[in-house]
Amino acid sequence: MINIKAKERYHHGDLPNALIDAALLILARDGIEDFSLREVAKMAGVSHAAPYRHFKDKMALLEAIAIRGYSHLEAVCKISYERYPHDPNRQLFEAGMGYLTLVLEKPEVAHLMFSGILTKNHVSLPLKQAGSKAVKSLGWIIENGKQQGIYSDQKTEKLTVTALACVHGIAMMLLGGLVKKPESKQQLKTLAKQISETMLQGLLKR
Amino acid sequence: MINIKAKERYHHGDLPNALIDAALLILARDGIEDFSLREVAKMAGVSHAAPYRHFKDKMALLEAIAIRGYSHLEAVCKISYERYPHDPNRQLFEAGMGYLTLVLEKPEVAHLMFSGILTKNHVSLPLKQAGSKAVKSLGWIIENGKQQGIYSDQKTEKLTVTALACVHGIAMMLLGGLVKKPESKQQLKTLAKQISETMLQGLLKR
DNA sequence: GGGCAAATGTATACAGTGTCAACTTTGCTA
DNA sequence: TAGCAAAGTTGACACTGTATACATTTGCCC
Repeated sequence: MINIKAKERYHHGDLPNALIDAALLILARDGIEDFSLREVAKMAGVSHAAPYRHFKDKMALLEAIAIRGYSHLEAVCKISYERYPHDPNRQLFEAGMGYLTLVLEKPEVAHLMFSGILTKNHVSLPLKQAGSKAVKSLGWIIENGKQQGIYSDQKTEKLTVTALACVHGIAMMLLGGLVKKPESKQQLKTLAKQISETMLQGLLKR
Repeated sequence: MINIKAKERYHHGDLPNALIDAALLILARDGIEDFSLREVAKMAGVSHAAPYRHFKDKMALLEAIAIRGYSHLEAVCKISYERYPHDPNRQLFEAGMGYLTLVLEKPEVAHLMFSGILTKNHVSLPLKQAGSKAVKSLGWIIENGKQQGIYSDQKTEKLTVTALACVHGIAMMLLGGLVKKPESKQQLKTLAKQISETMLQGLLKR
């Protein structure tokens, strides 16, 4: 836990991180629509123009937050991959749960990552890379499942995209209010189990 | 095609629709982040406060646009349902294509509909209803497929949510730049075919 | 038709925003 | 220790959403 406000001194000490932490608080409270750089600066105990010493503009600060989000997702996949090496279904399920948990606990961060706001004009390289790494780490899980003879022989990339689309879709529907948000970890688990079962089995009769 | 600017008279004639049309143009050009009510008013040839006679605030105008979007999706489902009454897979595919086409052709409208910006604080009833109707019309397709003995015996709602999640997920990934946008109708069709095949078959080996 | 209220559009004002340029303070290094 | 780059401040600008008071037009009732 960083001390956001570190006054008494002219120089803050670690303003970039303090700004990110303050931004996270404000995003959670107000949502992205009312997010203002000036208020971030105020919360960090610093003048309204100080952030420009560390971030090119408002979007650059938001981008830094999104990148952290992608790194988190990548880590989630890797951890579940290593934890259940002989159970691809479990790997997939846990990765999906991590995904959904992020969206439910930090909806504004998820919104930032996935809405396209940040990629509208130009896609920054670091952001792109962070995203790709997260997707790749999901690909490993699918590939592993194929090698263990559990998953279909279709191309890995094809399976990955579909699986990702599925969990991403649910996540976005939660975010957009198209699906009622689970009120407990248990409810979330039930929802995730339903989705993953249908995803594994397919819509067609077997 | 409505005549957006209808000057020469003090009263505009059909300002609400003119504002919506102007808003669509500006959204397409600038994206939602730089969307300003004042510019909408200017494009409609009207003073910057005039929109407040017809919309409670900026969000209400955006909401009207989102509602139109949901109605469009509902229509897409219904049309494809009626066009291929004996081919649920085709119904599903065409509905999905319509969905993806909307997202690709009017990304900002899709963003408005699905980002959660509009539902963040309070969900307006008309918006909620428009969304529900669209989802229900997809449910009919699945239900029809079950009755024809093609789709799995799992609960309709469960299948619907998963199918919707899948196409919605792809749509949002396109929107967010996580998947490269198809450059032609043909490429889009190929992508959609891949997804739907995997979705129908499931990840598991058969 | 004349008059009047409601609907619609305008003008003005205010607080808050992102961003820039010119300034000041600080800490490091030659 | 002198001086210079980094980090923070102040003030300004154009622009935003929105509220209020005012003006014009329209439709309706007598």
